Amino acid sequence: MTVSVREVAALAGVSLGTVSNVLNRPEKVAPATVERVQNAIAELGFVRNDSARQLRAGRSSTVGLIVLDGGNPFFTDVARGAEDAAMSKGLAVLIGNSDESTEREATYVDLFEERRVAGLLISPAGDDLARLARLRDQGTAVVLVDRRADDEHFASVSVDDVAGGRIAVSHLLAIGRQRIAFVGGPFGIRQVADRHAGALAAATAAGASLEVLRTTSLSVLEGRRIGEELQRRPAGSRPDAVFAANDLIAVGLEQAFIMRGSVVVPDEIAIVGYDDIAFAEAAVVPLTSIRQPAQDLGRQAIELLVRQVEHGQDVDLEHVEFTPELVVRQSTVRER
Amino acid sequence: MTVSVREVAALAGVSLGTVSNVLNRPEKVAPATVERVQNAIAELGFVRNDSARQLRAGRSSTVGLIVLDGGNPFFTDVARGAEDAAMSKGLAVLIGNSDESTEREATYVDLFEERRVAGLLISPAGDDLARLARLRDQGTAVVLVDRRADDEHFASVSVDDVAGGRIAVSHLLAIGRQRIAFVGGPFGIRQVADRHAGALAAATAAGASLEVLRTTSLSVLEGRRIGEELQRRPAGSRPDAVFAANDLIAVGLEQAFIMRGSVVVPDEIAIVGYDDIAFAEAAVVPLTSIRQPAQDLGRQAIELLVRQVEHGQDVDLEHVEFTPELVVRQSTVRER
DNA sequence: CTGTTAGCGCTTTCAA
DNA sequence: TTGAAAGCGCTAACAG
Repeated sequence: MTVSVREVAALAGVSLGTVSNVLNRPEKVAPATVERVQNAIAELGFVRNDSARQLRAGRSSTVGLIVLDGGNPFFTDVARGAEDAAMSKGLAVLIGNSDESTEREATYVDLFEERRVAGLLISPAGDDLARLARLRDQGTAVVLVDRRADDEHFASVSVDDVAGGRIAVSHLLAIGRQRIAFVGGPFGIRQVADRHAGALAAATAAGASLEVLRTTSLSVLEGRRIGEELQRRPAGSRPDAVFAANDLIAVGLEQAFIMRGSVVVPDEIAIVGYDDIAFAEAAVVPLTSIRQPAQDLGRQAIELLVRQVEHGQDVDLEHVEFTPELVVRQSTVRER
Repeated sequence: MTVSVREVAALAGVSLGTVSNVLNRPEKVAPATVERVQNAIAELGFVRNDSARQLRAGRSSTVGLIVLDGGNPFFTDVARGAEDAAMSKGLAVLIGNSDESTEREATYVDLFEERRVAGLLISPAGDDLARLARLRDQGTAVVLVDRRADDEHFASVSVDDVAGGRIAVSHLLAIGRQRIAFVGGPFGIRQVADRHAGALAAATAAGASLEVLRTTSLSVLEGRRIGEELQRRPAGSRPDAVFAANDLIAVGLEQAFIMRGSVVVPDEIAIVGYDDIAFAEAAVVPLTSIRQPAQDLGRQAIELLVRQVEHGQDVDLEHVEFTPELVVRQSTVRER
């Protein structure tokens, strides 16, 4: 049922070493032989067994990518960038979705490690990078995605989230808001903590308040939950602006404010999101957001990964950091 | 650098057969031995090499999933359902994104075939299923996802797209629209053709017209392009309703109508989308849509896949068909 | 309950 | 330029 090189060799009348050569180094084989072998391959419907290949060759041509939320368009864009860059380098990308859970993340790390991937791209769910450090020490290339590496253990591709938080709140201050709320969580996720830190710095410097409303995940549902809570509060004690840790939460807030309640955006509460996903522009009230170059993140991550794989343990671990950018829409400024 | 069972066996003072047993059939090994071996595994940081395992065992515990559009929330939901169901069965899911391209699809099919996946879940980009039939004949389980299998070659999990198209247009007729446009493409994608067929049947039966505006892909950008085209037409020659082949296109249409132009939704043009993605509810004008049970689709697909794997070639190929459901929002009915 | 042994399918020297 | 042979790390009989 399953055809092996041996049978191909038999049909082509050559040895199996030759078959392997036409598969991997066709230039080393006489053209006539190559053709004969390829005919045999086609006739038999031979498909090379990657497990055997990888076992013998010792190297793999797949890389793993673990994202925090497979349903978030930001991460599907990152994945898309990585996929394209990888494909052009002959690599395949296996995608794992940790769903912000360190256990799920661990499951995927194990899976990829057992598969002996050439490298791992990861947006870690927590702060414990010991597991990854071990991986890296054992020779597997690791690149942190959307997260700057503090130490020198990892290469990383990130966007300056502290700056992003600052930009968001500065914009809210600039349009005259003073009672600002930060909606997001869990704070174990670095992106959340950093965006909050930037927001707090900007608010404090301007003498504005920054209330924190914690969510258990960065999802539309959690945004809606906080939004409903907020619109039940008496109008006077509500914030006049919200900085959401990502667009999903911002969309949830809008759903609660506009569809279930009666909070006017941006008049009563202005909203800034984060990521600038494609749907931000199409939201009930088009969403002001902090744009990140998602696809570039994925592409760059593959670049660093490949460089590590090529140079082995002693590469200079690089840190690429992009700068986020404010995109103003009607959720903060009416009819621009 | 890389630790093998042999070294674990040496450290634990047992033979490597025993190590394999504690790894795969711990109940067959004396508890004391199990513990000794596990200590050795932990101490050495041994990670089992899946290539070797798979090569020897002949079976794989991963399945491939090829989706038409990795960026479409509908498919990320399908993937999520498949992932969850698979994980609970000890399977891992590799995801490939064909991006509606038959070439990209072929690349992934090859990749998965070389990896000897236990099975393949696929939303085919075209109508040529010969490649898949061969796979299936060679013993790889194949389940068509979001596409009913015509013949008896494949198991399939689908939603009745013809019915969906009928429901969408019937709704538009019921609210008094007569000049309806179908926006979607390419028609090589079965879902598009079926939704159109259902729409046409409903329109024809009611004596309404159904103009077809073709797109090159099912994306927000293509929807926006058609929307701009439409709003440039004199008001009198515009359709009074649009049925979009999916929500992405519908969102694009709204962007063009509302943000760039001056077409009032739903008064001048009513819009029905398809999939009922999470963002449909949060769109500028909340979108009426045809809901499909995306996660269930993924889950069921894994069920059928597993059944095929367990029973081999001679299973009854099952066809699970869900029925879509209309969700009415403001893009067709103002302030319900 | 534990150890020995024979490959899984492929790549890669090394000779011819 | 081609062929023969030696494993990669693991599992699964089969003996002991």
